Amino acid sequence: MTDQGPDVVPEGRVARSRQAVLEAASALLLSGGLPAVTVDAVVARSGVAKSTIYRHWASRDELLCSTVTSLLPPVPDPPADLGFEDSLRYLMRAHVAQLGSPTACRLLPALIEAKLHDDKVADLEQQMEQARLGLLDSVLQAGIDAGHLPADIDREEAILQLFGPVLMAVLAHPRPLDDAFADRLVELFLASRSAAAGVGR
Amino acid sequence: MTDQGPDVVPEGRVARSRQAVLEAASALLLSGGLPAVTVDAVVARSGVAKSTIYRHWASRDELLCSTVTSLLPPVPDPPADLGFEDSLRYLMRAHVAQLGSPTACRLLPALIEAKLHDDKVADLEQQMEQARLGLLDSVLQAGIDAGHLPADIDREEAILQLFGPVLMAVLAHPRPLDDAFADRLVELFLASRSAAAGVGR
DNA sequence: TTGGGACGATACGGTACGGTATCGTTCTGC
DNA sequence: GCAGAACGATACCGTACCGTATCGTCCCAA
Repeated sequence: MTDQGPDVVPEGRVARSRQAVLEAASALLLSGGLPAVTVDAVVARSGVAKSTIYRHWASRDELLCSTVTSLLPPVPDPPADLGFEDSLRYLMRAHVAQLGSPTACRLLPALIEAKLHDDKVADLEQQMEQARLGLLDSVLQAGIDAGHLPADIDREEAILQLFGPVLMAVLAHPRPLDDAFADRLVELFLASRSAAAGVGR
Repeated sequence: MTDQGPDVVPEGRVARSRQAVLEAASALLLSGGLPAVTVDAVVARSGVAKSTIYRHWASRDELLCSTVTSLLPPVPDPPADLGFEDSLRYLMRAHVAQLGSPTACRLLPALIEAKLHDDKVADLEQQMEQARLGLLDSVLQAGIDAGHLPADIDREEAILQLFGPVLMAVLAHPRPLDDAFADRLVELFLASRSAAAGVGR
């Protein structure tokens, strides 16, 4: 150990071992999925004794929840001074960057699978999803209020239209995810919606 | 031989027990995910003895592969006499109907998660995905050839644009998936692409 | 009717895992 | 420097699981 790290070791032993355990569990989770995060494997990888782990977490499930939570990156708010289209581009770029990251790319499938059969994970995932989708939803609402989108638009469907391709690209069809991809999706979205509004749908 | 069966019991004991095992394994897989398909659970649910199961499959993994394969519905080809837009609608409706089914809704997450860490599942899923995507791809190519789509279109991205929202709706955002949903996605796609072609992109 | 293949029941071995308990050691706050 | 908390190492229990082995039974066709 001797984690003489210069900055990221805030408190004493408790925080250090907790950090070591979380790092090991995260690595196991990302490389082997949920079933790979066994207590013995965390012990072997982290160097922290099993008794210590069970002094910090009551069960393996709680350790898993802590691990997942520690892996969720914060969602950046778009700057307030941006217009509608620029806010949309900003949000989509941030979204693409996060979901395209190796972490999210491996974490998402495990979460989606687990939330079907585990209520704790379901709550956790629900909370995280709401944070992301709520941001986009408010931007869309602002676009409607400002007249950039038809008032009768289905915001939920618009969210599917925007985020769906990103999700599919991450899950099923590995391809480079960059800002240009996000921008193209925004363009296609705006084109489809303006055309639909003009023609009369 | 001896087709005395009324309808769905083709052959003798071998086929019957095989069928019973596959049905039990499917039910377990759909209700509890991959980890729920244990050999003992299949034994308890199907009434088939463990020794019989291992006479039909060499290992639990092979049983799992058989189960997944038996759950994959065949992909219907669109009628050849349809035009481009109608073929697209037909395909999207079929796709939405399949992915919206309770079976696919529960099978997909398990497959997506497993294919990250299991090569056999990855091959299986790849094969299934190619069957679906290939159909759409050929329809898109036909649309390009017939002049309904710009020639410089990125077909892979178009597939993401069309199927992505469906996948997200199934995985992350449960909502009713009907023909109208599929039709709206086609409309939005066509609107975005024609507008992009007209404006010059 | 009869023989052989398929089946059911059960027991067993080996392994992996979650969680508990014990005890000696080391760090940390006072 | 000292008491007590935190830690490491290890052994242990119960369970669940995969896969094998054995043996008696039943079905099915010749």
